[in-house]
Amino acid sequence: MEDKYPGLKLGNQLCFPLYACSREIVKKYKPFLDELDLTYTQYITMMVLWEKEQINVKELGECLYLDSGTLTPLLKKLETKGWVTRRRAKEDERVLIVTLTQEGRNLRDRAAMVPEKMSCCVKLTPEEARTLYTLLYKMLGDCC
Amino acid sequence: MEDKYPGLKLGNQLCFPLYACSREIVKKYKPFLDELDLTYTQYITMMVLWEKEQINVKELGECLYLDSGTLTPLLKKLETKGWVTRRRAKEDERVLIVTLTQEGRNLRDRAAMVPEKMSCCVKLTPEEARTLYTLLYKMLGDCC
DNA sequence: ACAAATTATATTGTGTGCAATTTTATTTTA
DNA sequence: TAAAATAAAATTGCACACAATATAATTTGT
Repeated sequence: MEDKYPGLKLGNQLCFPLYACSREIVKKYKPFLDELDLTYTQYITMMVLWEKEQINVKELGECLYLDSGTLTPLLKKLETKGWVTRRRAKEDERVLIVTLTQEGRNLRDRAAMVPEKMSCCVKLTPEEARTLYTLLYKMLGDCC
Repeated sequence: MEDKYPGLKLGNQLCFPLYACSREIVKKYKPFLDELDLTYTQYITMMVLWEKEQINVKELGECLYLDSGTLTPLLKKLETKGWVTRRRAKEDERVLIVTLTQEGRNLRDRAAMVPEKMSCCVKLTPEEARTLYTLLYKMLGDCC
């Protein structure tokens, strides 16, 4: 087909490699996360809790760019596994507070190896990784 | 919580902004793709067909980094909409050939505005966009 | 030639993502 | 202060993603 619309070629898109790369790397996490009985989305949720110990659903959603439609069932699963508790805030019953349990804290030590093991999967120089990181956050901040 | 494992902080991850950015940009496509009755995954599938006119499922999956579990139902939907046809190859009945229809070709003209409209959503300089593009393909190629 | 291995696609089941709607609680305003 | 507006989660419904398995066709090895 003639090259009438170069913008419509997959190779000229910026979004496509972003989308493909994101999924491929999440896939690389899987064997390590399987050992912890975590999905990638559950893993980044736990990562927020390992940092903050306690957070409500709205704030968590802002951290992760996810909404309650995704987070509600996910947090219920994490509660079932015993890693978080869910309770309403006394001051405002609309707000649901998610809190890390001791079991959830323990999981952190076991998860410590994940970033190390992953680091050898990414074949970028530290400089390239830094550049990529900066550009991605620039996009996230400016346009999203 | 003490900073025992800096690698476990969301802000130190490269994968997270990739994952978040990818989803945020796909979200930006939505209003434009809605007008064409396409999802993002259907859109990139059509993009391959607009370039190649005809392709089998395996090759399509290699182009898009997707497997038959995702593509089979998606291609059936595109067939229902009348934009592609699906038939087995005579030489090898295992192979399913997807072919663009005239209706599918017509859709291309209506889709031409999508990359233009999207371009103003991405607040990177052309130079930054090029750098990002190169780094993403480097990651895709080297590690995935 | 024919059983075994391989290959291509389809199916199944689980877990997101997200838009749209609903429910419940709080805040604002007439 | 009571109705209207707003806000936070939950629910619903649809469309991916993808691992694992199944099915059917082809190729390989003896």
